[in-house]
Amino acid sequence: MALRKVTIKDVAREAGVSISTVSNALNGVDVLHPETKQHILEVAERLHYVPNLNGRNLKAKETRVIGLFITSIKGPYYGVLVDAVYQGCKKYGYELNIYISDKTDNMMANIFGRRIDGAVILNEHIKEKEEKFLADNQFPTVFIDRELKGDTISSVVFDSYHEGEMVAKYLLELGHTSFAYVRGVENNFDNTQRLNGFRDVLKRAGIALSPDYIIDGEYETDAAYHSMKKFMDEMKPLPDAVFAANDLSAIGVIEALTEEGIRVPEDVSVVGCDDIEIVKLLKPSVTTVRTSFEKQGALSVARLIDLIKGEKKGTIDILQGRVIPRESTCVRE
Amino acid sequence: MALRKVTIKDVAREAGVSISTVSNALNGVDVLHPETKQHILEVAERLHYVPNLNGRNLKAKETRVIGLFITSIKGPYYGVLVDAVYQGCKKYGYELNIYISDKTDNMMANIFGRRIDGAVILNEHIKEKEEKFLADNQFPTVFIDRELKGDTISSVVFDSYHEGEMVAKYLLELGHTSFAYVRGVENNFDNTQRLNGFRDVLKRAGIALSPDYIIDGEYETDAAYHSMKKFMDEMKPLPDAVFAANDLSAIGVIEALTEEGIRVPEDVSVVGCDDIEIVKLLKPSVTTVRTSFEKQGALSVARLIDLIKGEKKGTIDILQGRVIPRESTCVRE
DNA sequence: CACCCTTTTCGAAACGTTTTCACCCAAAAG
DNA sequence: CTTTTGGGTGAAAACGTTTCGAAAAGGGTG
Repeated sequence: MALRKVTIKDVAREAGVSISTVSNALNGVDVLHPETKQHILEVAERLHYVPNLNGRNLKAKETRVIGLFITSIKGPYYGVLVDAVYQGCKKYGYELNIYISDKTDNMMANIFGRRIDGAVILNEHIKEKEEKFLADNQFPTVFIDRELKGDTISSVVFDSYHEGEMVAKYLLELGHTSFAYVRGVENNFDNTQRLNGFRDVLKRAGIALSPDYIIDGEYETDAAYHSMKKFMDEMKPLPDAVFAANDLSAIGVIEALTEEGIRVPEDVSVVGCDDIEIVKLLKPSVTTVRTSFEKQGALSVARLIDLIKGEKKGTIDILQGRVIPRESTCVRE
Repeated sequence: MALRKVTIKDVAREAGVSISTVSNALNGVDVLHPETKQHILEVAERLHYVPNLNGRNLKAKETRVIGLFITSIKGPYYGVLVDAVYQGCKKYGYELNIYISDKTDNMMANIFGRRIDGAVILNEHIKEKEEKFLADNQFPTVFIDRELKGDTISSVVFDSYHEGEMVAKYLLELGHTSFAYVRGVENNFDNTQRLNGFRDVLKRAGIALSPDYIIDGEYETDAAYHSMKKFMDEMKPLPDAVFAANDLSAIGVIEALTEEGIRVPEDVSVVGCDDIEIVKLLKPSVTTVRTSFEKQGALSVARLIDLIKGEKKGTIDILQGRVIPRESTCVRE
């Protein structure tokens, strides 16, 4: 449908100069007669010339574009993460292109086909051979959901294992003795680590976390709500504390419990994770682990720029969270 | 830093055929000897060939890529909107590239420089001359924050004016007699419309909405909170109902009121707008206007595809919301 | 006026594709 | 045995840039 676009040729013809002169004028190569330059800029403006980036990038060795590859953007975390990445790009003078992709193959097509300068990746489906491919091609990459390091690969992750530990310790100190864990998406690195940390501390305290008390939450309110309901239907003895893999599922858990007349925190304490905006506003407000998606996003870009400049090798940054006590937990006598 | 990439030439050399044959093999032009094709595909796979999209798009008349241009992605709305757009693209076989841009000039550069097939735009800073440029170039565009129509331009907007009307009527029916409006970003189309609808109904009921009772909320919780606090500091008589331009600011308003010992809804009713996920979970849960960002996103893509195919002229879709009564409003005697 | 710099401009190649058309060759048809 | 057909392949142009080296145009100097 679209009309034929104005190209550099049109500008050249209209201005009565050669293509290369126009190019020089537009790219600020200061070798032109000021008057010529001025004239060309005016013509370009008048014709509404917009350079074709495909043509440009075909030649260029760098595009000054960073790609953010993410499986989904729904949910309260991604907004602040993406925004932080965006702000970072702006700060360093890069453009940001965001690609949602649940399939990894068109992710690779975009990464290698678009000649972007680097990528920030949050995609749990990535396969090992794809990780290897990124490394082999020396492609500047920052992972934010797995620990990986190489010449051109960095990671910026949360210390999920330690988060699990902290929550376990916190709940033990409050006097709790029986526990359940509401897990997120399976195979998810953070989820697994968090569970491990949680379980290990309990084990050291002589408390086993039975598989029956690991409930599916899928990182979502509804899923957690239903799993919790089902759990209660089965008439298992309630734990006196529940740790949910993220705040959304903690909310679902609290809903389910409350609906069945179980009081939070008097009967069951509930802890979430992430400290999303809203949990402090709920009644009861939710005890959670504060992690900073903002920091993660900002640091990711910084690390990526390091890799792109090629001055530094890859690094792994591990961001620490901390427990924020609120009303959904209390002391057990 | 990155190594030299494998190009179609490398594949051709390695497979012992010409470039065009490789291209045909990869693009499924069925004119090749099956064995040759098979062999080429194997070689391409072995070399990890990934086509350079810049080269490809330089030639192609269509890219099967849709661009989503948005000023920010923070906040609870954008996730579901973007996700709906993404799902729509997937359904129709298009790829989605997302560009955050608060400046409109690099927005235009991306739209016209990348040879995308169409754009969905949510950007309050767009200037008239840019709208005109899009129209003049017959570029398939869907706006989701302004009403605009042309041969290649459609809009999918909410009926904000009517939303304002509905809320006013709803509050009047409950017996309220004095009102305040917490506005969003100024110059924002939806915000203005919503206020107009609200004010017009009040006026018809013989109630004037004084400028003193239009409070700044900027669509954000904190901003609304502080403005509300300031409002109360000034010791003006409280209205008995507040309509906030979105849920986030309604939350801020409720916080501020509650903190000063004003009961919601017994002393002051509060209505929000958008029905974001969380407001039904708060205490009190928030009466609001339900709009569907999901529907808006999905419809936008559908309309854009129509424009891209060139079969239909532009259209304007106006999506209706409805009031969802909850605990933050009650009857006044 | 011939010469040499300096400043300004331009031609042409290159980037990696797709696509059109011509070519080649073997098999079928005459 | 020549001609036609058509399947399979390749050469070359085109897409819109940037960039390099060469050419042209001035401007002094000797």
